Amino acid sequence: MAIPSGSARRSNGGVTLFDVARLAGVHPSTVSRALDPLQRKRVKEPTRRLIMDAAARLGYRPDLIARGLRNGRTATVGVIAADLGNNFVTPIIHGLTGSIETTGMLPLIAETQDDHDRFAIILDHMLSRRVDAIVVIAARTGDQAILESAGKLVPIVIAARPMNRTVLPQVIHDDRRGGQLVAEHFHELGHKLVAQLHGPVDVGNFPRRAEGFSEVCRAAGLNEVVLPGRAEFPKIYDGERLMQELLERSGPFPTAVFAQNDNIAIGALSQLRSAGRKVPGDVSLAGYNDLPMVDQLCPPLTTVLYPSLEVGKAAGNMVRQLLDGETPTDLTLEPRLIVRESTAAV
Amino acid sequence: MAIPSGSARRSNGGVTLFDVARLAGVHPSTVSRALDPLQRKRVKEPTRRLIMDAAARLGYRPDLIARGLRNGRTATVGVIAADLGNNFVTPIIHGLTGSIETTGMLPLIAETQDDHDRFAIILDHMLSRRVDAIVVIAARTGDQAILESAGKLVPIVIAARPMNRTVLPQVIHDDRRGGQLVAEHFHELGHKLVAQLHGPVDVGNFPRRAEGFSEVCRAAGLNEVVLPGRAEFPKIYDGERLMQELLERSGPFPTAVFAQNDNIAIGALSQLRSAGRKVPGDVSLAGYNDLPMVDQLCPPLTTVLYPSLEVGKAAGNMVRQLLDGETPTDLTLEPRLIVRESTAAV
DNA sequence: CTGTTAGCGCTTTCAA
DNA sequence: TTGAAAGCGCTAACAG
Repeated sequence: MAIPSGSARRSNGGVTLFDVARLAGVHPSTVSRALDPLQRKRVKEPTRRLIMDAAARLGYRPDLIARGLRNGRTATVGVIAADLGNNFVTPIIHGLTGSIETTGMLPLIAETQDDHDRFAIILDHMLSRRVDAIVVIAARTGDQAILESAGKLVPIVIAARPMNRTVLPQVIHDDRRGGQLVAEHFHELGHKLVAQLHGPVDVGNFPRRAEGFSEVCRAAGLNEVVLPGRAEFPKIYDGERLMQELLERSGPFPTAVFAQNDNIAIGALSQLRSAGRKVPGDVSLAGYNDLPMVDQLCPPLTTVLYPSLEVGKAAGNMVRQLLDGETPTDLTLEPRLIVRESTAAV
Repeated sequence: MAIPSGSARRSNGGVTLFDVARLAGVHPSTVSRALDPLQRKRVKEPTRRLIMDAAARLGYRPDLIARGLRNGRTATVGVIAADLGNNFVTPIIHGLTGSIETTGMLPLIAETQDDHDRFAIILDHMLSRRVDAIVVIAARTGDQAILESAGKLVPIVIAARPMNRTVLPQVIHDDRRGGQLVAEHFHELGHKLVAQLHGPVDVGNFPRRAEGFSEVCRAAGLNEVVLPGRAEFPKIYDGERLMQELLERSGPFPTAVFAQNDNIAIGALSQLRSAGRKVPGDVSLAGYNDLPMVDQLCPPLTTVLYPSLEVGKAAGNMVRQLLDGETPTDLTLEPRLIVRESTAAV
């Protein structure tokens, strides 16, 4: 009860359209029209000036909540991310913000922590808030059903984490091709025995990367050490753990390792260093995403560029298209192999 | 006009409190009470069950916009950041999100790009959206006036970038002490000639860091090379440029350099490498913030830990206190010097 | 070109 | 314990 419920709580200082109308000596609806960029022509110029003056004098500020209730749009895009602590999602949100805010929309952000129940709660909450659209950066395969059902109520765009056979529009990236690029690179360098450090299978990117990589290995006659270990959620620590498993394994050690994202690669690199293995002297190592600063690692990391910023921008454009009633086509952005110094010929 | 204006556009599928009331055979206000956790006791148990059943059957979802209009609270915290592409702000938002969302609040985020006009527009926009509070991570000294005036309308918390003599509550960090820590470290290592690579003076952190550093230098008898160049906005590129200036300068070259943030340090490091200077062999280098992965640089960067996550959490708590009518006390978190391998004895 | 009217979905007095 | 009524601030028909 700390917040007073009277007019004192109103953050515009209590100045409403009616106050402006009274001061200008016109009807509220005229004020509404004068202030609406699409309708201002319907108000005679002198009247409009009168209104603008009154509004300025009173310090009038439209109430976007009331407007939202009235016309059903909130100028808000819900963004569901897994973890804002992850360097990978920030550029996506950055791109998205830039691309939607030209229309006056703002992102409303929540984090699932990659938990399905939290995902469901957040989705529900966003629907309650009547966001105009939702961009999902946090989709796991188990979320597909509720996502598609929510998609009947509000436009939803799937970004970054691909889903199989969904009706929802997607802005993704060719993860399979990315995996292929790494395997081809290893092959060209003459590696014969390679390994993958896997991310979780229910995040669509990882199985695709795995598939692309293995495909090329088979075709090119590379032997792939199969590791059971998968990261629950690929942070640096998981990279250390996965590399530890690989090191403890008996049999010949691979000469090249594909970490399915940069965090895994960073952890793996540090673990290799502790074990006294040289990169790329003893082992070549490649990551995925091209996070900021992996070019400054020791050695600079060979990785696949994931165009996060572009994914965010494109998702924003897709939102705009959907709100304009257009039917956007799925977008798949291309990966690009960035060869640095962590990979070398055998 | 793509969005139909009839009931079809309503994202809850058009199910309102009234629909639930009709199905349950009670008055809407009873439904409202039954659904409000604070009032549910005022509804007889069987009635409540009836209502809950009806709500569940219809898939009722409360309209938070309507509720917001009615009771003046939107359960939204505006967050004004300078640039989401900056690795430094993300943990703050992460901490903030975690700390407010237990109360059902969500952050609404906008970026100023460090532009004063954009700042003003965004602030205005947030007030129009009737956010319950605003957390400002993007304050520059020139923004103080409009911030304080907005502070009369809605609770505002200043985070990360300190302001001088403001009435607004702040969650900051002892930047001056941080600067001192670096200078003391250089002094202990026996350096006699040092330099600073400055960030912009109208972002409160930088002059404080500069002051703390220079203070200790004077007291300890270190000579400080004074550089006129200041980064407009400290990104990696600016670090390169500033180091370039330093390298081109005539006279003896400092044996230790304090980059006022990690981005500057990273750029400086790369520039030093290009110039064939060894770090820390020829020059010791320290940064500020302890961004993720600067421990993986070559050499791992000595820097000052900036507790971004804690700043975000604390800002969230402060928002809660303000909304509960409490008067929070300013919080100043302590810096900690993280000594790694980029600094060494002369 | 401007005024009138109605109502978005909800909560909260006030009565009964 | 429940119902009735009013209204948060705005906009979009519909008249005039």
